[in-house]
Amino acid sequence: MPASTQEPSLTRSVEDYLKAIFQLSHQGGFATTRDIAGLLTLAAPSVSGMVKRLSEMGLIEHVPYRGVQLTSQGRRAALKMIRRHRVLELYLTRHLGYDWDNVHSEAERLEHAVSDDLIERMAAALGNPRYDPHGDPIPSATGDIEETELVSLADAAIGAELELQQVGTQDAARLRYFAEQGLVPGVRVSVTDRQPFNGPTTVYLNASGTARIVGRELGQLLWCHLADEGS
Amino acid sequence: MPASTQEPSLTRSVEDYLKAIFQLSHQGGFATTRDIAGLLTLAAPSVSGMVKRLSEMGLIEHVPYRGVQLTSQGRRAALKMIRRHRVLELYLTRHLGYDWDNVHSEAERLEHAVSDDLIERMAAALGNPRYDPHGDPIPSATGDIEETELVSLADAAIGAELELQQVGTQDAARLRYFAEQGLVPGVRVSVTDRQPFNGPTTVYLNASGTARIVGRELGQLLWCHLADEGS
DNA sequence: TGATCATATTAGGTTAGACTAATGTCTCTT
DNA sequence: AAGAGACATTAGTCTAACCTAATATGATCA
Repeated sequence: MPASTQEPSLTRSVEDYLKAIFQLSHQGGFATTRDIAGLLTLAAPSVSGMVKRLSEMGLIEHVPYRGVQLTSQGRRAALKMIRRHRVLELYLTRHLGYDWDNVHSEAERLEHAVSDDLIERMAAALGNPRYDPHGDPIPSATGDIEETELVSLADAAIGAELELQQVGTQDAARLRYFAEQGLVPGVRVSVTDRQPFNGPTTVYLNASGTARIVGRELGQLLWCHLADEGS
Repeated sequence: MPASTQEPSLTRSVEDYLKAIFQLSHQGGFATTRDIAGLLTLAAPSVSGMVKRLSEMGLIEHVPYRGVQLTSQGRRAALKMIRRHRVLELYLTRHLGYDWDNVHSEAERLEHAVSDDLIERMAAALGNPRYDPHGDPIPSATGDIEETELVSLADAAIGAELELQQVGTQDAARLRYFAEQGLVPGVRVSVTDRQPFNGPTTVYLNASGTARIVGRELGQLLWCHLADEGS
């Protein structure tokens, strides 16, 4: 008989593992036991145990001693969780006064409890947005996600005109600092200079006409695409 | 040393048990094992086991073979869950287009996942409301709940002028029927007649000037208070 | 009063998901 | 090619919650 089309309602833990594996195997590689354990702050043997269950459930492919990858079923489930998370983050910031630096943990708990129906209502109330408050793309309800070619500010060419697209951290202190500096998704910058030996990058904020000096560590969190011509 | 003021974060199950016990022991009586099991659709021995844990945690008082009652700590936790549930129900109906007959199960899942902060933000966005969509009073953030003297429509005196206050069911079909009939919280009615031998009650809807005949079973779900003079 | 029956509790088992300690495997360097 | 060190897995334990089957309690009625 064919596989049931009815999704069997996964546990919270399973949902968290799938999301973690999605993030870690993003570039087509394997997610290792150690990295999953690190991301979820679990002991490695707990992960080995769950990996066995997930692969019996057909959600992941496990190559012993090498790592795991999501199956298409697992990927679908992971993208669903990511959609939920990002829609929630945007809804909480737009409609309930959350800031981009404190919205993560609330969404992290709610994403396991909301229904698909509620998420679609929130998405509709937001006008079916494509990006969350950190600039990350929101997967569609059908599980498609935008793949973009991004450069980190720390590696962008001198002279480039960039638009800041994603901020690659959930750390509240760093997010607050970025916000203070005006480094938020959507902002246009010009790369004017970079000091040698992995030194800081200097950028010019096109809107305010002010400069910012961004160290390498933070610059690697700021993902940009080449700015369009015009405004 | 004094008891910690830090609430130790209860599990979902514990939260559900406390809510159930609150409902069942509302009038100061004991909640029995059997009734708790019925309400949560669990086997009786599961309840016995949890009762032991809850009373070790100091959340309930257990009299063997008689039943349980909430301690003040347990009552506080139960009221917190009821506040969450009712604020969520109202928020979902007012801001996300839910109807009063489908909002219950969504709130039932979310109430375990939201933070206090989020509930207070929702309550503020609603203007710190006192009643949920079914007319049930919303406990305050400090754990006080309004106690009102209510009569069911099925038992109200002939000739009484009433305001419908609470609808005592979560059953979607009954709720839809009530809504169709215009029998929703806030509505003013006059009791014009009741047929003998537990027969139906006839009421007059003051606003629309139409009559409704309400059978005993449904009438017992419609809780009213005496209407004020004036409009 | 005592038998009966509803209800409560205890006994013992299951599952998911975590843990530590012990053991296997792979890779990298010498 | 061998051994060290990093990483993964297996073995065995624990806890929260559930379950069924067996037993105890207490209320009711002949």
